[in-house]
Amino acid sequence: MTVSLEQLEAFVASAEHGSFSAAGRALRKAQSAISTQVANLETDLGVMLFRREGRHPVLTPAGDRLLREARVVLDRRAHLIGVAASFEAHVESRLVVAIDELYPEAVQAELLAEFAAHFPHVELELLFPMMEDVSRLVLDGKADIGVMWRQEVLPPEIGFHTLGWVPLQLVCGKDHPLAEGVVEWEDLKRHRQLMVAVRSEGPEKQRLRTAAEVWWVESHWVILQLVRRGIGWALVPDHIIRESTVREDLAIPPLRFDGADWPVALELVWHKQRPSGPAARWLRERFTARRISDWPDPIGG
Amino acid sequence: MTVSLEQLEAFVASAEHGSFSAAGRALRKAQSAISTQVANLETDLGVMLFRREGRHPVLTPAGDRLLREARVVLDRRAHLIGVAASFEAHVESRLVVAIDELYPEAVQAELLAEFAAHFPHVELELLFPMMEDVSRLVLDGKADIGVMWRQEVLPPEIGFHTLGWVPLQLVCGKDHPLAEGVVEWEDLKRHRQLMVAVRSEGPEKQRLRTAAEVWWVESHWVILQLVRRGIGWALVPDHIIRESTVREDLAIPPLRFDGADWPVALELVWHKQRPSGPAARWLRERFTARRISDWPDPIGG
DNA sequence: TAGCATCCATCTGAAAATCAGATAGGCCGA
DNA sequence: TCGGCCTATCTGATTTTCAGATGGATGCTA
Repeated sequence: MTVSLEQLEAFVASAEHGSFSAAGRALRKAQSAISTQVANLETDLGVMLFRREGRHPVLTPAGDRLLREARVVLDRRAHLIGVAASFEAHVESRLVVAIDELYPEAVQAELLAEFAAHFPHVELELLFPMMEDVSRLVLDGKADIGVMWRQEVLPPEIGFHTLGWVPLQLVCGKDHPLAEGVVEWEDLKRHRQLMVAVRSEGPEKQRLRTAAEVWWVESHWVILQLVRRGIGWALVPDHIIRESTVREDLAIPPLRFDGADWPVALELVWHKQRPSGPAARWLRERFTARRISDWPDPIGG
Repeated sequence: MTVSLEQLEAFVASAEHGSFSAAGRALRKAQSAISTQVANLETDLGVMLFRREGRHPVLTPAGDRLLREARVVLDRRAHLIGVAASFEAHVESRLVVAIDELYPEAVQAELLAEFAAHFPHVELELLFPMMEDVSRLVLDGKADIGVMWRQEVLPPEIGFHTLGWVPLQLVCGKDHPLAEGVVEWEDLKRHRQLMVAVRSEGPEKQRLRTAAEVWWVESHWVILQLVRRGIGWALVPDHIIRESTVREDLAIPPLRFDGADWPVALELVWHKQRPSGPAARWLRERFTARRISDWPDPIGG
């Protein structure tokens, strides 16, 4: 005879419930069934799993080790059944999500943890496109869902939903001239501005442009590295400044002028024509429910 | 009905052999048995595993994914049976090996890879004791096998076997005075020597001592870092110099005197009284078979 | 210490699953 | 078109699993 799953179930239940009788009750089987299953398992494996002195059977060292192995086998079967159930429900077996770095990592991690709990059988691929456009990835079918900073007017095939507005903050290096005092609007124009590079061309690309001289850099994180070296100033979201490893070397100078939080829209985007499965719908709903106002407080707030 | 291992076996065999009939031949069962098992599995999972158009059944996407899961379940059962067989053969479920850094990492990795292949069910714990004595770990039962640099006379409870002699090399920093020309014996005495610190006291500790001024450092790797800074000279085995990340900053000056490879004995040690299982015996044999002459060539040779 | 509840092992017959063999039908190359 | 190979399904036999009953042992408790 070979090791069967019923034997392993009886074994695990016995170990978990402390007795063969209790295991039988838990599995809705007779005590005799459990007893013989465990006994057969022991002869099959050639190893004693329980010591039977005393009132309750107690695991031998071998039993303790094999219990873990048995649990793994049963867990894998349960997992297989779960995967099959996902197929039956036409859940995507794979989901590609492209997220701009503007979206806070902490919120993203929380959301994806929830996702993993709800859809343990979906292979998730996360993209963090640097210079590539998230909307283009979604348009080309390379991503199912995207979270992006709205740069241009979106093509009509793309469905979108505004998640909120991310306030940007003016930062420069500690030794930068702007760090000296209160900053005037005209001051900004005189120094080099560092901006996030995008592939697409259009008016939105220039919206935040203030200075005469601009460097285009592919990531806010890299921008902070350059800002720290005094290469220029930049507009960067709070949470990226906060989580940066170089934040001690950065300065956030006070401003003399109003309305200067330069908000940027974060959009959730998807392809209207491509049918989305339960996993994509769920994730879209969760992204939408997580308003930006729920996000962790900005520095000094 | 629930998913059984027989169903998974029939499924995997069918996928691997390309047809239900071939699977039946491979499993020494009738074709009808395979056919019904697979069909039952499909109804249990609610998912079509094969498309039956044409001559041979061909996996559906779901079947392809679930095939991997099925293999995992079967592999885990095989693993469980293997663990049980190890227990039956009284193989250790755990083995602690303490290896001195003098033993080359490459050889050690090769040996342990072989070990993992032979004893996949043994939990191996590797210790790389710095200042602690390997012999003491073995004596106290904290390690089952040890590989150590012989420092003192070993206590009688310890069994040992000499694996070979590791030649040491004189190294100093590139800017160290000794790097200038050919080194005389008397030159060594004038400069600071860096030696490996050991807890035990005794004459062996001082055997390699040459200089008047000595610093004791807990690891050859750390010694090389200090040597690189010009803090002193040291005797270090070839392979550690070769694998060091700072080897470009080191100098190996030529010597004016003979017999200057300062060989150090590497010993395999174990506790005589404690019974050793098959895994420990196997590992001891393999360590012994790997003579030091088999080791990779030293620098320049 | 005796009684009682609970546990385990084992037996027995019934229920269920598995299997081999047979049969019928489909696909494909010669 | 035929023959070989395949699959699905049926049937009865074999094997396995199961529940219930019984006897013996343990431990708690009055």
